[in-house]
Amino acid sequence: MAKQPNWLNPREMKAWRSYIIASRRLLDALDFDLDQHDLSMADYEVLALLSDAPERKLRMSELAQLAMLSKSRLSHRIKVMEGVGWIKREACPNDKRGYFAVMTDKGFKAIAKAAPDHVESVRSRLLDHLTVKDQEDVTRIFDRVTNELRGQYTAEEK
Amino acid sequence: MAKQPNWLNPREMKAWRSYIIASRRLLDALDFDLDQHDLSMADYEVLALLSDAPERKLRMSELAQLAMLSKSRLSHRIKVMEGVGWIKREACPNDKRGYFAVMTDKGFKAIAKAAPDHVESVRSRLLDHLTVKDQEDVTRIFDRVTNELRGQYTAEEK
DNA sequence: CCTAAGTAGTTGAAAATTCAAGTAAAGTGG
DNA sequence: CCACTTTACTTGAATTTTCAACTACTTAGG
Repeated sequence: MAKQPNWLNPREMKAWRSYIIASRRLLDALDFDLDQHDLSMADYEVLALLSDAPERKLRMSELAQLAMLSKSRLSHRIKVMEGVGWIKREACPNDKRGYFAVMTDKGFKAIAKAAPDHVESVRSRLLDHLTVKDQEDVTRIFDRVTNELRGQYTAEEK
Repeated sequence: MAKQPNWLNPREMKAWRSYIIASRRLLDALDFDLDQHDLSMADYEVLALLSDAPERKLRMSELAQLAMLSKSRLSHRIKVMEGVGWIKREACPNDKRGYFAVMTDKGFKAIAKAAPDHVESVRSRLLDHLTVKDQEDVTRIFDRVTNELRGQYTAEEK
């Protein structure tokens, strides 16, 4: 990849370290907060996506894409959420290979209960410390990062 | 936590989503790149910390703190890195409870080989898309987030 | 139709991570 | 010195995630 290493200068290094350290801590804190509701960030995201979907159901593949999880991981995860009673599977009538993940009422209640705390957690851990301008900068910067990433090759295709 | 949910407004929502999505993809991409060298981000960090430490050795607890890993996780991980021959353990003479993780030459070669590519990866996936001003903003914003987090309670303390 | 190739999803085993103890050595207060 | 608490780690089991098949259906071409 690199011929002669182009090491980071102090400014770059600081930006990178600040970002990565804050992100690790932030994610840990958010997960820690969600734990009250027996949810991980990933599970929360899955439920959140379903609760916004029409009929509260989504094809497994679409859900995997949206939640940025591998198919395998989603499959395993859905199995346990099914065990807990938050989700049911439903065969897809059109495509016999396909399945829907359908959120149950119990699942809806679970996320409805967790959501206010989670939002508050995102606020107190992150958003409260950003000015309006900061928020706009973050949006601009990270949207660009995502867009650039989209072109490049990454794991689990796409 | 919250009495009446204070949902995110569109600006907040955009900032949060942009950040979280870019971060997920970014970390995936970086891990994907490091995979060439049979390293994960966490393992890279452990080796990087050791290579900067005096005598290339660090107490297990200190390493765990610096790498932001639980003691248990580090312990398990060091065991496999020891198997690969990158690291050795060394008893601490002062404190008989303690151990040092010591990087071997082989370990040093492994990270020396990976480092240029990793830096290039951080550049091409992230830093290249930030202006100098963006870098400074990122540093300022995320340092603040980390500082605020420090006060609050998080998992595996400290 | 028939075949080849791609898509949707699951599965079981392996690897990684977390979780709850457990061991041994320090430190602390009396 | 003696309990008692804390610290430094490790360990094994449980849970989660990854990895590499594998099944079954769909699609595209000829």
